[in-house]
Amino acid sequence: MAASQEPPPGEDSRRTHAAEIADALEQEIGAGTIPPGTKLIEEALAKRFGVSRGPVREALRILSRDDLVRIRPHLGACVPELTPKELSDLYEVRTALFAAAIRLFTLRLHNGELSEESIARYATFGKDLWAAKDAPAEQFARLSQSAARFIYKHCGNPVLHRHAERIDRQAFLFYVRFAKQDMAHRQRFLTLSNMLGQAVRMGDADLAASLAQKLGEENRRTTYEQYRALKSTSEHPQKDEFTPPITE
Amino acid sequence: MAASQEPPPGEDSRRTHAAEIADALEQEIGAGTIPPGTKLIEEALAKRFGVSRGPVREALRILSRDDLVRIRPHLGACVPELTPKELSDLYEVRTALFAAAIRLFTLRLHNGELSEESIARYATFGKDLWAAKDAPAEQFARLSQSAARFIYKHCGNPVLHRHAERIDRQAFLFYVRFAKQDMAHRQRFLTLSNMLGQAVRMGDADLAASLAQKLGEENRRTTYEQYRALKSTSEHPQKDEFTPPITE
DNA sequence: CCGAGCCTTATTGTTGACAATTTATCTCAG
DNA sequence: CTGAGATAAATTGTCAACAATAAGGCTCGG
Repeated sequence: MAASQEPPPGEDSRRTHAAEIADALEQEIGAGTIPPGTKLIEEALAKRFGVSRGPVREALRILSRDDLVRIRPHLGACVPELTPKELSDLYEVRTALFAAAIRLFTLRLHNGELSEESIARYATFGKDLWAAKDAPAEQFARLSQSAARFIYKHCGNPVLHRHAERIDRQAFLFYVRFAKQDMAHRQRFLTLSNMLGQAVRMGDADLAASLAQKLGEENRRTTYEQYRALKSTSEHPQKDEFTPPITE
Repeated sequence: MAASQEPPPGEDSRRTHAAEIADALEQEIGAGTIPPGTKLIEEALAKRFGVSRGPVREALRILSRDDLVRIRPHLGACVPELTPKELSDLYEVRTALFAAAIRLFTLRLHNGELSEESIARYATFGKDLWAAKDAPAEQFARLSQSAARFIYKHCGNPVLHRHAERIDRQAFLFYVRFAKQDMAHRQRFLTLSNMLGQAVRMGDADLAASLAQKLGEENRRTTYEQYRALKSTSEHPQKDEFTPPITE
């Protein structure tokens, strides 16, 4: 729902079948309706979406661009199963980009390159997060991601914006399901966020970047551990509540 | 030539027409044979490569994944003309990823997680760079990129590896043409590289990351300034020596 | 001379059929 | 029973034609 309303930065607004299908699949992959490991068969998807294989093919390529599916020549596309290590790796990249974005954002704020409106909007994130500190996990997670995306968007570097959002979309799939359940993590997250906000407002870009690194590392570690725990308990692979709508 | 010998990390080895065409186009875009701003027309490319529009279409999507062409629905693909600002932005991202990779690489080296062979190979880069300090620009540039790619590959984070290489391929197109001509830059580059090597060898990951940031910033600034100068002199757009093989 | 609206043309989006490749199944020697 | 090799099925890669969209040119009224 959020994906189609606010298209990725570089993209054009004109919709094509392939783009619609890509959005639909992204949402299903994100929601877990299409579980990791599922093989995505072009003809099956084509029949499901009522189009030919062409657009489906293209949608799969679009998704592969953001690593939401993995395509191997002649072997087809499948939803990748991330190992805990890979998830951790993903977060390391996210953290690096987030820290870079925070640094730029701080400089811009300090140099008066941001609109009054943006500054006002930014100021609300801190309050919103504290207000939602006991909210359901998903709501809290979405709020924190909104804040991150706001930073990416207003850091003044569209290239960074694009890449960071790509990574974030992937990482968020796990974050919303695992990390935010952990209340101790949430407490640390809020504390670091608060410090980060102060550093940004006082215009110390290096300190802000350093805190952003710490915050990213906190997110990485928690998500990693939760995910790892889940993986090890479901060694005997208890099935999901959904039956995969796509052939396994 | 280099592109097809060492395929990108995530990719499979099996070649398809689309992949071949994508490689060919990437090389031509990199060499400037297809200058920025050129519109890439599917049918023309199809005729040129002796295939149908299908594979060409797919090749263009592959390239668009790495931002080597820009695709807008119903408007087709074109080689993007980077503004100096966009080039600078690109380098900021590159620098962030490079610094992150160096940090990880240093930790791995210090923890003995690298093979003897890798360590030996790494040791040669410093010597090679100094030996090539008066070499032609392109040779020196390729050598420095090899070193960077080696770091990405052996930093122990495949996700970072993939993303960093994507960015690097784009940035390199400009770097090889502009920055390395500048001998003063080359001197600063060598000095910082040397310091970086020492920091890595002594196992100080934070110092190494900090120096990598400085080195990346040096690259960014020089490339940006050279590119900016070129853009402003060719205000009256003197044509390239090549006539574009593709319809303008 | 200028601009709005139609019309032509160039180009991309989509389709269904066919070719190439991989995977699963079956046969049969050992 | 096991495993290698051949065969069949499933799936992806490619093609050529058709439909939909956007760009450029034309007419015509002002």
